[in-house]
Amino acid sequence: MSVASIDSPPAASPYLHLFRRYLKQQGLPVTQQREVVADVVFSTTEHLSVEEIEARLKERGERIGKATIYRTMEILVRSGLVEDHDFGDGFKRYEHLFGGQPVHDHLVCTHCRKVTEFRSPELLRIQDVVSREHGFAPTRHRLEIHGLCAECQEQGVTVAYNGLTCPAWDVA
Amino acid sequence: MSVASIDSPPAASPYLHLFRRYLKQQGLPVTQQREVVADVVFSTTEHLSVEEIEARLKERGERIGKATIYRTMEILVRSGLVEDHDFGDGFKRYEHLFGGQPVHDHLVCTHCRKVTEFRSPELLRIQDVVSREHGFAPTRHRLEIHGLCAECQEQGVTVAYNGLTCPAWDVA
DNA sequence: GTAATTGCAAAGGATTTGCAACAGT
DNA sequence: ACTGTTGCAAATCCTTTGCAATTAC
Repeated sequence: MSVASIDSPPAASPYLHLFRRYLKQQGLPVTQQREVVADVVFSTTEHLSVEEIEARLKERGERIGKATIYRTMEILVRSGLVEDHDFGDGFKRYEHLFGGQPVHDHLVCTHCRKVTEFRSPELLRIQDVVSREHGFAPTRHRLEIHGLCAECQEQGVTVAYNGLTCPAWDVA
Repeated sequence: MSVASIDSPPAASPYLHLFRRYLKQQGLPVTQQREVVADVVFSTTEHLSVEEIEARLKERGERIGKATIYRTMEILVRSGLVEDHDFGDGFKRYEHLFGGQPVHDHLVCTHCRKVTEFRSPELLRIQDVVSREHGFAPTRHRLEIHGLCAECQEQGVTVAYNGLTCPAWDVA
């Protein structure tokens, strides 16, 4: 535990200045709140929800209203520095683009809700081929594979299937 | 316009009996409301929201509470006959599995919100390969490609890019 | 008859918005 | 100084839930 950490500055993320630049570019004020919110998001590779961002702000001793967090996240997404996701747990989650691979997708465990990232160059090819076939101009994609992660399987978790036992084939 | 249509039954979808069977299998009552709601969903290949389902029920002269629609959709999804989607417009949308290809994904136009389906067998391969690499047991996937559809492009629509003009590369 | 569903209205949870006080340029 | 942001609380949106009356089996 280094003594320096006691009163050193809050270790601003190296990506923060990109956000500052964006704000200036757009003629928007660079406020303390926006900087701190952005720094929280840039300081982790997790997929944070607004509530979680609020919690981390509290840990830092910052008292920032939820509304401001929502408003800042909107700008961050528009800036292209952050992406929003909906993993189906009821709220949006945010992820900055400097974590791992620039383009990646997600494995979502339906039991423990863990999210793992993966990269698939072939997928980009599929995106191009399919788009061309439909005259579609793609800007981004989103692929989620839902299922059970390795840990949950080891712990013997199984998915209860409540669907029809005898599927659609006998449409008599 | 055929005279027969005037007092013929409401042309029950051929898939309705699968839902009836599911209800019986589960020991659940087969109610009129459940049948009509399911029939509305089975009668189109569109991706309907609860509000839209309610509207079509009104058109048919049926007066069914929203709560019942929500509760029925829950059962339909659990039965495996219907899938729910979140295309990012604020509410869940539902789609039965007898429309086109059994497994398919979606092109979502960010301008006119039109959703086009496509099929990609390679994608299933990717799902398998990636899952195996991570010891993941996949149950389903969801791929959406967002962008501009052909019609919107013809009409000269372009996506306004509001992101950083000079991207991330110069992280000094 | 019994147990489950229905429908209404009220509750719920995430997100948004209105507005007076305030901070950034 | 002027314009835009902040923060609170109230409003909004979709969705869920409680409960008395009703329906399926």
